Amino acid sequence: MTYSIGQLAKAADTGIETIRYYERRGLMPEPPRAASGYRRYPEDAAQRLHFIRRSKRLGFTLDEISALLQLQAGGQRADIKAIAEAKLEEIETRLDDLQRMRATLRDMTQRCSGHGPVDGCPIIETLNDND
Amino acid sequence: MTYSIGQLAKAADTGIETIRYYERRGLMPEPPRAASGYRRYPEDAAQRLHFIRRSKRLGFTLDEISALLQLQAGGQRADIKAIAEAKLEEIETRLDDLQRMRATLRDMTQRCSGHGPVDGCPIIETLNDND
DNA sequence: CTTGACTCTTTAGCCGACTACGGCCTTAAG
DNA sequence: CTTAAGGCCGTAGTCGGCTAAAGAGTCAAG
Repeated sequence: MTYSIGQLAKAADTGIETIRYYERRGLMPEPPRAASGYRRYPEDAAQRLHFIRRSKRLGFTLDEISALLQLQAGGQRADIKAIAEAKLEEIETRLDDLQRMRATLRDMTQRCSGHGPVDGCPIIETLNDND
Repeated sequence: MTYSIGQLAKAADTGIETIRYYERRGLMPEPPRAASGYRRYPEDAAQRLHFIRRSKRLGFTLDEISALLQLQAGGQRADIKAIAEAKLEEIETRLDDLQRMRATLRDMTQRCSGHGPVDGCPIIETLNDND
């Protein structure tokens, strides 16, 4: 059984244009074509596309996913683990940043009554604090 | 005392180009010019620029900062609070997403020994799981 | 006065990951 | 057979927030 590009897109919950884009980027291999020029995807294309989408949801960039795909087709487990650990650290950094932002925003909104004129609003005052 | 654009940039730890960009975007008002055409910023320009930078660090977009600046110059406290609360929610959503990503990445990296061939690597297997 | 740092304007490029458009051809359902 | 839906390609545009480059004029220190 083979997929048309539209069927493949539906199966991976993505768009047709996205698949063609992945092909241009080298993430998806060029599939065989029908006589008409239409792409005919073999079964394992769906698996590969799922891999890409799942990796993306975990925060990997397309370049990183490229690397993962190459390693999947013959590499060392250590290299894969290194990529995943780097991503984990990156995400933890982002989490720290966001938590700091959340703390300030929470503080600001709690201290603001939400009534009256802007003059003296704790949110504005906080934003005006130097650094 | 007035600032040249370079002095103002230094004071707010930002770039000259950034200030000019904010001017084009309408975030910074057009300052008076010297006879030469050089921008001469009054004191309060530094305050305004600090406001913008600080807001940015809290996750506000330039459009949102525009709105905050307008409200600062005459608006209701409720409107300011609404913007801040919306941003807080947005950040909490992002935090939730990132926490889920972190959980999966942690799990993957912990289950991967980091030794041996890719075949059977828990990271790759997780990435291959359907949804 | 010289010279090196600063500033001016306009226009264009960058990052990542798509997304859209136009004009045409092919497939599948009825 | 018809016709709507699907697919082809290449190029260009989107988002946000800068950042760079070119080419010329200006300021300040020594």
